[in-house]
Amino acid sequence: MDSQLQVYNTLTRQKEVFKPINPPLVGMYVCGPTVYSDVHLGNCRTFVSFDLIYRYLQHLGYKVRYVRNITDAGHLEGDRDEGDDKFTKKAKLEQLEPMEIVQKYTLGFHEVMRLFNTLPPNIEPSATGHITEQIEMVKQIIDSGLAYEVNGTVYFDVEKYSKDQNYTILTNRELDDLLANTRELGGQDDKKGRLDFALWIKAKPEHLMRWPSPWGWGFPGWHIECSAMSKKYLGDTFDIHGGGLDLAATHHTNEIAQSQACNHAEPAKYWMHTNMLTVNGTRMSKSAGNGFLPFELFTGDHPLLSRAYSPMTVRFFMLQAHYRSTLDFSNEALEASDKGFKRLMSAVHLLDKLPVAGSSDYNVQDLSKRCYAAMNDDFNSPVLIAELFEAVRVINSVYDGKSKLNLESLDQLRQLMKAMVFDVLGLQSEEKSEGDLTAIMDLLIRLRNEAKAKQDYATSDQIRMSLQELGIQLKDSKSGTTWDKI
RNA sequence: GGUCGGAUGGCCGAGUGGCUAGGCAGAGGUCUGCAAAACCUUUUACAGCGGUUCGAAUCCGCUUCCGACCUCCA
Repeated sequence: MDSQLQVYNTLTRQKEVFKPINPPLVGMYVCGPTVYSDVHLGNCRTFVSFDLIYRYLQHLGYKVRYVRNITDAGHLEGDRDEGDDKFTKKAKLEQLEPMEIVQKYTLGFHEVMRLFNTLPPNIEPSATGHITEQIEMVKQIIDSGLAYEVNGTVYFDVEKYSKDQNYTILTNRELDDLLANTRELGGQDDKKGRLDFALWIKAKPEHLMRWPSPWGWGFPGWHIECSAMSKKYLGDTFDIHGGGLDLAATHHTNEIAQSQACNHAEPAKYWMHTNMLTVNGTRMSKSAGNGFLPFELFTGDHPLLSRAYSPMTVRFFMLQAHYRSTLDFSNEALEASDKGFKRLMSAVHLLDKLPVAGSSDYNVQDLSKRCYAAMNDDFNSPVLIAELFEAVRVINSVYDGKSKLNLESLDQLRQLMKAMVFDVLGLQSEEKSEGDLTAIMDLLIRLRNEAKAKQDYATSDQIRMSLQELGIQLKDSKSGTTWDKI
């Protein structure tokens, strides 16, 4: 591998050579889901993207501590610092305890992540499990003079912070523009500045999820959990902080301010943001009502889908676009990914059946370099996949006897394909256990060949057609007959 | 309204100042008993208008259209 890993840093708006603070250790924090309803496919894309990043960093030999939180407290409905949090509201709707909601959707989230074959993070802290740390952080921010309490609610003083620090460092906007364009907030708001945001929020007596604090009973504000938990598990300054692009302007901007106010240090060296999944060009979101739920995809039970698509097809579909590009979702696009994914996996399976030649007419070393160059260029999975399809063509050619590979090249190719397809892209074969089937298929293929030899095409075609109906496709070639599930 | 980012062939999507990713779909061929699969060949492109340049789809400007953020959101 010649090239160095480059990552796009939202802070500097350019690609930078990746240099961890304490190599080979890498600390990575990714903002996880708010577990008050089912994750939709847009959420999943972010976590699949960071799974790719996590996997590739590990593949390069980095020892990564990957922290992804579960938000189970504190997010408010609407734009006011009052009212129920999402969990309480949802709990009333479903007549459940708030923590029942949390449990239900956390389990659902984990199941979906498992189906997408994402590696679990090393630490998955929850907001409710770190109330003490959040209170401690709020205290320190107050001590630094950058937060103030009004009536049991603590606010961050953005304008005061902006005197010494660049509040809009992530999005590069002018503070004056923000001040001029921030929407007028309604009614009972005690904060001094329009941009000030709540660190701790006073809870009404009937509020179910609330904790004691130096400022009375309340619950943590919108952004403090990530600052507190990333500090606890990764330190004041760590390597990568990631999340969806929609979090940059508000959530991450405020996180940086909180961490700076508390620790007097940049929380993260590299800020990485994944782009949105769109449907017909519009962002997929719950509020827009155009969200796809993973299970709707896996069952095909959705008006825009013609059939079910497997988790690996969807993962492959996501990886065929760069993580910083929007990706437009459609039945047609999924159909294309489904076929491409199957073609790729068929070739991977064929790797073990290739004949060895005395010489090679394909340079695996070059291919390998191009694969790593693609991934080193800010995790460019679509280019990597394009290179892998070149390998697919070579594999099929060799199997057809039209190209040849010697033992060394073949070994290199096997290792490369296995590493890229399974370890880096995180794809997995979806064929169910078929150890039993192999013997039966061998028998059927032999019977068919015997019938063909006798020119009994009625019988041979019947075998082929019947298997087709059972979802098994026979593939004839000069080297014999193989089969695949369709 | 403010800020930012897009516009690539039938669809999804990379990329680059000159050597025109990739997948799917379409066309032709090889193979096959016929197919399928596979392989080979191949048709549709870089929103529009100017400018810079020997050369631009790639850089600059303008226009049109679209999106994201500015409010919880991956």
